[in-house]
Amino acid sequence: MSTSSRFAVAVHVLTLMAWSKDEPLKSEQVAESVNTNPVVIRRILCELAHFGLVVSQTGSMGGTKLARQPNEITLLDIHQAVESRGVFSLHRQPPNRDCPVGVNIETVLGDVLGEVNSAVDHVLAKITIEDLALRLQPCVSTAEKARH
Amino acid sequence: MSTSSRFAVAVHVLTLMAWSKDEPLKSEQVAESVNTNPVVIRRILCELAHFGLVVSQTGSMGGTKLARQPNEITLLDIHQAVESRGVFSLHRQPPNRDCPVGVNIETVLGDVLGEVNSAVDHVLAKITIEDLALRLQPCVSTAEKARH
DNA sequence: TATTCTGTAACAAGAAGGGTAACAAAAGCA
DNA sequence: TGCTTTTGTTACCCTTCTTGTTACAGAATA
Repeated sequence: MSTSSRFAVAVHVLTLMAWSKDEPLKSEQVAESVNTNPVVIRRILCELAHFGLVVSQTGSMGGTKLARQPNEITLLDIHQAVESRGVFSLHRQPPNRDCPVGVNIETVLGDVLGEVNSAVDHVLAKITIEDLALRLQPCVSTAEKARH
Repeated sequence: MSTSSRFAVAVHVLTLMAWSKDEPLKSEQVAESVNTNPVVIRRILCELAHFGLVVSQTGSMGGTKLARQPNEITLLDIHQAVESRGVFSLHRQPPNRDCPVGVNIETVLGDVLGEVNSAVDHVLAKITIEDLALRLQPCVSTAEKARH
């Protein structure tokens, strides 16, 4: 599996921003919700900004907010922004080129990887940040009720 | 992405065994094709054996061969045998439970992960070792021709 | 019994991710 | 202008995961 949690954190952050509407959030506030260090958040925010998913503002009263509407940001956008590599890796060392299997297995496996990645992308492309915010809503309502 | 190459190596190994029909292969021979150490191969072979995909035999004239026909071994079988975890990870540290987003994001993300993993499994389940061996065939034939 | 394998443990080396501190640059404010 | 706040970015350490390697017990065969 992906050993990194960047995708999960990025989705968390953007959902948070959809939640807070147009008010810019500081990396400090976001880090508190994600339970990590502000620099970790800024690193991810920076990648998201390069992909045009968020806009940041330095200085006091600064912070970061969504660059588009929540229904215009898909999980595929986010995945491409923060996880450069696909889902699987091939061989670390190239196989033996003198073996009929070894010399061609990478090509064949590459095709399989392509199919897998397409399937993943297809799922992620159908889900937007707005969807996640809506899925979150009932949970939050329940939590609110429980508090009373 | 998966930082490990176990899946790629496992597929390579099983394709090699499909290629060599019923003749048992030694970890030494396999390692040569994969271009790695025999112990690395034996480790993976051991996991595959536990899942009933291969059978091994100790002693001289020993080795490992497929436990089923190549068309009865899917990439999903292999993936489940050697990559215990799914495709994505969630947060490393649990998010802040005092935040309405933080307290529920893992549940929502877990659902998404489920959808993604299902899609991956569906692709892998449709491809067998026999398919890969057949896809390999034309490449090998071309290579043979080029040699003359 | 000697040989040839697998199964498995132990350990070193390397890579990747994440936490942390530090600092320049930008933006707002007195 | 000078101070404060916040982002953007770098550098470094620590932990975890994977792989390479050596070593050795146990099983199978001649």
